[in-house]
Amino acid sequence: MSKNNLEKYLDADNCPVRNVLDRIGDKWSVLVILLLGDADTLRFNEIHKYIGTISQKMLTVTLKKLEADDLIHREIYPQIPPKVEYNLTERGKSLLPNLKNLVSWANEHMVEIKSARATALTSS
Amino acid sequence: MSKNNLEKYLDADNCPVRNVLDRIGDKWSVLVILLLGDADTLRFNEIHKYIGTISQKMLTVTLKKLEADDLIHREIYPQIPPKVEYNLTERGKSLLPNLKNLVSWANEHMVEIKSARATALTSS
DNA sequence: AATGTTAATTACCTTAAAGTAAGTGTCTTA
DNA sequence: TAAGACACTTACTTTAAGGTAATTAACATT
Repeated sequence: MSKNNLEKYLDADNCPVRNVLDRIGDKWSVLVILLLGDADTLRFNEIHKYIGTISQKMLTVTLKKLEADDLIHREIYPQIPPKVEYNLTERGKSLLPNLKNLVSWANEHMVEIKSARATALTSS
Repeated sequence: MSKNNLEKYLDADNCPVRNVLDRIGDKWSVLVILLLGDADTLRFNEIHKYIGTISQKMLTVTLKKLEADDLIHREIYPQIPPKVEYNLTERGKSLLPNLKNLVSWANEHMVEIKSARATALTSS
């Protein structure tokens, strides 16, 4: 193994993994993407109700970040009361399989991981 | 789309996605896993040197969490000065392809995402 | 006798993420 | 005329993550 071989992961702030994980590693982004992946199109309050535990503020923040990365599209209908719909962009859709794989992995391993964590706790 | 269809993502603190992302979404875990995936076995100070910008404290914390989840294995050699080696467990290895897919996606999309972010900034 | 080695730990501080609760605008309906 | 709908925004507070720098144990080397 050469150090060269590893530098692709370590390009400081230019590191692609970090650039993606910095956005997706937050508390809500992945949930919103998966939700829109399943639901196709949802309004602000629909997302809010589905996730239940997210605050309005955090939903706004999360949606804005995802929109800034062009992972979701925001469609405003000029009517009152306002109507705003969100759906995944092509880029968002291209990320979806990766996330779903992670979800599958999580589903397959969660029970074991939880018991590993419990063991780690008791033996410390 | 039924609400039922989405509840699998929203099981509060029992949600597998959140359980995994809570650990992997931190600043260093993925980097360490990728590193060990490439390097097979590394000592504490080797990881420290490769990542360069990680503090000793955060490396300890990160390794402990990964060990608690049984994603990495910690081998202590009873000698002085101490020697401790880390490598991926089978579970850690099973996670690796998912992470590498994410890395690939990130590599393919980072340039576009960066320009999307720039556009989002100027138009706000 | 002093210094170096390795893998940590500890106390302390800063920053960033997330949560709370209230308010905003504009129209519709009761 | 008051309340309600919707998609936010704002000010403020709390919590968690991460960083800094000094210290430790136990022996080996100079």
